[in-house]
This record gives sequence, C-alpha cells and structure tokens, in this order.
Amino acid sequence: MPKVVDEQMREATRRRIIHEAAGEFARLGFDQANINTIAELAGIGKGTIYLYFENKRELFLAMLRSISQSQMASIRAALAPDGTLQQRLERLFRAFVHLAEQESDSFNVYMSALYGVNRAFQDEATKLLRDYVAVIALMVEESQVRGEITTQKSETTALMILSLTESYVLSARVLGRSEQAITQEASIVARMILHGIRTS
Amino acid sequence: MPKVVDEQMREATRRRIIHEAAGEFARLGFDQANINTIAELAGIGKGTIYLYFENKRELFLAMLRSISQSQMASIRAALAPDGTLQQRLERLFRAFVHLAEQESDSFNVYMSALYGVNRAFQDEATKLLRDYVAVIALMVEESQVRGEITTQKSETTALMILSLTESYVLSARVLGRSEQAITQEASIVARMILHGIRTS
Amino acid sequence: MPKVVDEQMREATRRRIIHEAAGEFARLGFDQANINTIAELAGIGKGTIYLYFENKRELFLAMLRSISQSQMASIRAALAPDGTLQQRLERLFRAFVHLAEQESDSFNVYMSALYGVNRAFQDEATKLLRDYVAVIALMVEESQVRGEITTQKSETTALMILSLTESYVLSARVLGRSEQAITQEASIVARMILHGIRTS
Amino acid sequence: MPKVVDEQMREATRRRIIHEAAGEFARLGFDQANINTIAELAGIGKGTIYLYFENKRELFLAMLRSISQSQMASIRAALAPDGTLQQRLERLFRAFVHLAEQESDSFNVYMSALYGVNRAFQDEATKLLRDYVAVIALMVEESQVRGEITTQKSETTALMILSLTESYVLSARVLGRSEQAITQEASIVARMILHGIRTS
DNA sequence: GATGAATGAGGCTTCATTCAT
DNA sequence: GATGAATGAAGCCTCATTCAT
Repeated sequence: MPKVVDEQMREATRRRIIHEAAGEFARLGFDQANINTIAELAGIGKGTIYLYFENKRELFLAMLRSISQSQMASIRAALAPDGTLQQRLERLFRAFVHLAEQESDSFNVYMSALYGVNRAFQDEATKLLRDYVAVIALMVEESQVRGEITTQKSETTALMILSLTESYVLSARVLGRSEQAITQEASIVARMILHGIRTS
Repeated sequence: MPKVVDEQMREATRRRIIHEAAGEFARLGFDQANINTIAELAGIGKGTIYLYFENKRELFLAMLRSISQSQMASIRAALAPDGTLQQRLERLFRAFVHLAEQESDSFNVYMSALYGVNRAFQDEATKLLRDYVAVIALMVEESQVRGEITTQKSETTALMILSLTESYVLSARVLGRSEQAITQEASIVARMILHGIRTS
Repeated sequence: MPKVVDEQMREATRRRIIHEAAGEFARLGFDQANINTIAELAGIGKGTIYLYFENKRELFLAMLRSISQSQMASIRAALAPDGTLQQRLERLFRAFVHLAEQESDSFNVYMSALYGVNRAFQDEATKLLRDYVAVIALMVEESQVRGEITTQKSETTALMILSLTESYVLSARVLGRSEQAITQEASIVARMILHGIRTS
Repeated sequence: MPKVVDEQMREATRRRIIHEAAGEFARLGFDQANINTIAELAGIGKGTIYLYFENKRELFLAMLRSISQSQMASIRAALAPDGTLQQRLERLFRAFVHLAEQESDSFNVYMSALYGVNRAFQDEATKLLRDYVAVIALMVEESQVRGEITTQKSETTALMILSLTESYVLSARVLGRSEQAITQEASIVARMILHGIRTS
C-alpha cells in the first residue's frame, strides 16, 4: 500500500507550496502575489495548488498558521525555565532579533497580516499575538512564584514585555540598524524591562 | 477675483479626497481600494481625482504625508515642555491611545504602510517613524539638561520610549482592550519607562 | 465697428488651429492626436476650439479641406498651359515631390485619410483625388486639341498619369530616397508617361 | 498523444483570431478596433487572445505579417516566368485587382499601415513594399537576359511598375470603379508600362 | 491526481466634450 | 467670447479560478 508514501508526498508538496508562498507573499504582499508564480516556484502546475488549498486566501491563512507554529516554537524555547528572569528576557529578545533577521519572510508576512486591513488575516495573526502574551504571562507567573518579582497583573506585564521586545526589534530594523547592533542591546533592554516590572 | 475662492475650493476638494481615500485605504488596503469609490465618497467624478493626483499611488503617498503631518502635530503637542518627564510620557502615551482610537483610519493606514511590502510606502512611513524618534530624543535631551535623568544615548532611549508606547497601545488594541482600559495604564507604563531609563 | 477686425481675428485663429491640427494629426493620427495639445500649440484654451469646430471629427475634416485647397492650387499652377505636354508632366511630378517633402504634414494627413478606414475622411480625401483627375483630364484634352497626343478616354489617361506620378513619389519616399534623387527622375518619368499615352 | 491535435487547434485558433482581427482593423483602424469584439468574433474569451498575442499592438503586427506572406504568395505566382513580359505584367495587374477586391480587408489594413503614422506598423508594411519591388526587379532582370527589354536600373524600373500597377488599382477603386471595369484595363496598362520601360 | 488552456470580472487611466464663470 | 475644471464613457490588460484531458 503506497498510501503512506502518497501521504508523505502530499505533505511534502503542501509544505513546499507554503514555503514558496511565504516568500512570494513577503515579497509582494497578498494582492500582488501571483498564484502562478508560487506554483512555478513550488515546481507544480497552476491548477495543482487548488488541490491543496481552496483558494488564494486559504493558502495565505494556512501559511500564516504555519508561520505561527514555527515562531511559537522559537519563543517557547527561548522562555524555557532555565536561568534567571533577566536571562530569559535576554533570550526572548535575541529570539525576536533572530526571527526578524533569519526568518524575515515569515516575520514580514506576520507583521503585515497583523497591521494590514484584512480582518481574517488580522484575526489569524492576532492568535499568535495572544499565544505570545500567554506564554510570556506564564513565565511572569513562574517568576512570581520563584520570588524574582512581585506583581499582580501577569498579562499586562506580559504585554509590556512583548511590546518592548518585539517592537524595539522592529523599529530598530526599520530604522536600518544591523542585527549585531541590535543584539548587543539585549542586556540593556532586558534589564530595563526587569526594573520596570519590579517598580510598577 | 474668484481666484482665492477657487484656490480654497480646490484645497477643500483635495482634502476631501484625501480624507475619503484614508478611509477607503484603511478599510481595504492599497490594492483593494477603488479609485472610483473614493471619488464617489468625495462627491466628485471619477476623472476628477486625476486633476488632483497623478495616479493611485501618488494619492496614497499624499494621504500618507497628510497623516504624518497630523500625527506629528499631536505628538509635538503632547511632548510640550510642561510638567515633569513622567507627565510628558503620560501625555505621549495618551496621545497614541487617542490617535489609535480617534484617528484609527490614519493609524491603520500608517501601520500597514510601515509593515507592508511596498518600498515607496514603507519609506514614507519610515520618515514619520524617524520624526517620532527625533522629537522624543529632543525631550530626552531636555530632561538630561534639567537633571531629570542621566543618559548618554538619547536616540536609543527615544526608540525605547516610542517602541513601548506605540506598540503597547497597538497590541492592546489588537487584543481588543477598550480605549478607557488602555488609557488607565498611562501612569503605569510611563513610570515603568522612567525607571527603565534611569536604570540603564 | 470692430466687426471686421473681429472677423479677421476669428479667421486668423481658425487658421492657426487648423495649422497646428495638421501637425498633430500628421504626427499622431486622428485617434492619438490630442485636442488639448492642439489648443496649446494654437495658443488658445481647450474649450475655445469648440467655438470654431463642432468636434474633433469636424476639425479634422476642415483641416482636410484646407489641405485640399492648398494642394489643388499647387497642382493647378503646375499644370498651367505653358510649354509642351512633356514639360507640364515634369512640372506635375516636381509639384508632387515638393508637396510630399515641403508639405509633408499635409501630405501624410491626406494619404492616411485616403487609405485609412474612416469613411467620412476617405470621402473627403477622395474629393481631392477626383479634382486631381479632373484637372489632369483637362490637360489631356487640351493636348489632344493641340495635337500633342491622340487619345479617347481622357479620364483613364489622367488616372494613369496621376497614379504613376503620385505613387511613384510616395513609394520612393517610403523606400527612403532623397528628394533630390527623386526630382532628378522627373524627366524620365514624364517621358515614360508620354510614350505610354501615345502608344495606347 | 493529443499534442498534434492540440497544436493544430492552437494554430487554427491563432488563424481565426488573425482573420477576425484583420476584419476589425480594416473596418475601424487600429485605435478604434476593439480587442473584446475581435475575441467575440473569433469565438473565444477576451483573455484568451493574450495567450496568443502579447498585446493589441503585437496582434496587429502578427496580422500584418500574415497579410504580407499571403500577398507575396499571390504576387510571386503572378510573376511566374511563364509567357511574355506583357503577359506577366497583365497577370501582376490582375493579381492586384484581385487582392484589392477579394482580400479587401487585408488590402485596406496594409495600405493604412503603410500610410499611417505608427512607425512600427509603417516599418512592417514597408518590408512588404520592399519585397514587392525586389521580386518585380527580378522579373525585370530576367526579361533583360531574355532580351525582351534593355534596361540598366532594374530596381527603379520595378518601382515604376509597382507604382503604376498598385496605385492605378487603388485609385480606380477609391473612385468607385467596378472590379470588372478595372480588370479590363490590364492589357492597356501593361502595354503602357512596357513601352515606358523600353523607351527610358 | 495533475495539468494548464481558457475564461471574464474588475480597475486604472485617458481624453473628448460640457458648462459655469 | 474665452476659459479650463469637471465629467464619465470606454478599453486594455491581469490573474484567480475552473475544468476537460
């Protein structure tokens, strides 16, 4: 029964489509991206894409979900309960820098979905944002338990942490700073966050 | 001499087009926005738009510049050298909350331009970002002179302030918090920023 | 009573419009020619043209008639009953060479109208063609009376003369020959025509 | 292997498009001709045309080339080295009459391209004109070899032959003569050309 | 299942013409 | 009479989607 192999093939093709779609969407945006180009890059026929995804919109959403999973994995790893809160915050910061630079396609797609105007895309991107906040809030609560900080509203704190981290990275990139220059500020930013948290 | 009136009429029409364009672009994004619809909303003929703007792209850019000016005016007012640094930061935070809520069309357009993929739009949006940073950096330097804080890199500090302020507001909005709820956190966020600055 | 002066002014403006129209139509053809451009070249407002001509089509026709009159004048002069038939034919040939080179705008407009697809334009251009044939036929008949040739169908002969003269000039031009080179063939062509006539 | 059939289908469709395009362009001219109408006449969808031709202009050029080939074939056949020069000239004349009447669409398109203002179209039409001259020049040289005529400049002679033939037919048509009436003059025109050649 | 030829809706833009001043 | 701002019809072309093979 070649079923398993077929299933693997199908999954591989699906992944290839999503990968190329991410590049195309990141490069051109949803409207300007061309289904035909994506098919060519993925090495399949134009019509074949529709055997994997209902339409362009669904392809975009599937790609967005794929990106979300991948990014969440990175963030979870960064927030592993090793070391002090300061260290975990630094790792979080560096994880974002890394994502923004090494996975820039994904990052761009995610950001444009989040701040774009298509409600469906925004909703999907928001899910990831919620997950970010949730997993950071968890870390905050752990730190409370450990006595590293004393706080009440873990979610507000998490939101602050995420905002400062993510948007600092983004703004710095948009303003043209190098990855290296930004990475070097990990310690400063983390310390600043920490003090901010402890004071409020 | 009907010239003055004509000039006023022309300026009024131009403003009306830009206003409606902002709404349409905010609602649908650049590609999905329809020049014909914008013309109808502005109460003019389809062809008339082209007497005011060379093409769709130039209309978008003109609108973006208009938004930039308006937003910068708000931010400058918020950063007026009255009161303590804490108070100025609170006003900055509230100004962003206000912009995001009351001028949500403009805000959405600006954000999607900044994080979209069209280089020309990104460049224009980046200009505004630079202006933000510059004017905040100025406040930071004033505060140094006044002895409120002791810092070396005013621009880095400004970027931190902007990042935390702007993106906190944005994230909170995207996550569905009410304007009121966000506004109430002005004091907390400002204090946190201040401590962060003083520590680093 | 400034009426006369006004009438002169009006006539002068009309002529200026027609002159510039001829250039524009010759350069771009009827459809691509731009009314606004013609107005600018003529130094008047866009709307003013419509005080002189009902619409673009009528302007074109008026221009065509103007060209016709001018060209017929040249041809009549060339065919003046001075000299031998051979000399008159040579003058006719040279007149066409001159028209094609010195009045190339007019010539191009006339040819494109004649061989174009707009029936109204074709009809107008055909009138000129008929006039050509008629005036040449007259010369043929004169020559018969003078005993220079003996022929029956003066109109067929005229058509031959015109065809060979006009289209020889045109083909030679299209094929890139210089005015001088073509002019030098006046004698040959005229002699050839003459022999042809005498034989048939 | 449906390839051959497909290829045949494709070629058939291409021909159908060109055929209908010729009619539409002949009827309305390049600018007024409507791609949509051509598609409907050809029995295909509007977008399908763009699978066969890059754009309207390329369609026109392709059609022009197709016309050129077809016309050159007719002319070559007429000039086949059978019979006397007089007979060949008569066949040439009749071939033009036939083309002008039976292939009037093609003829109109070719003439309007030749005398229109679009340089690209003019160039393409000029190629055909050159081919005409070349093949007629060949006949002239053959006739020299055979001793039918004694001439030096075969190309100039060829141009004369073409001019008189083609433009006689055209002028006669424009002036409203019937095909039959024009055809009957084949002998006269041919004889006249012949004498003209022999004399010069 | 895979393909890609065919489709046609949709939109930006031009420009002849009108008409209020 | 002269003007030119305003208009909107008209058309080329793109591209997501379908479906016969």
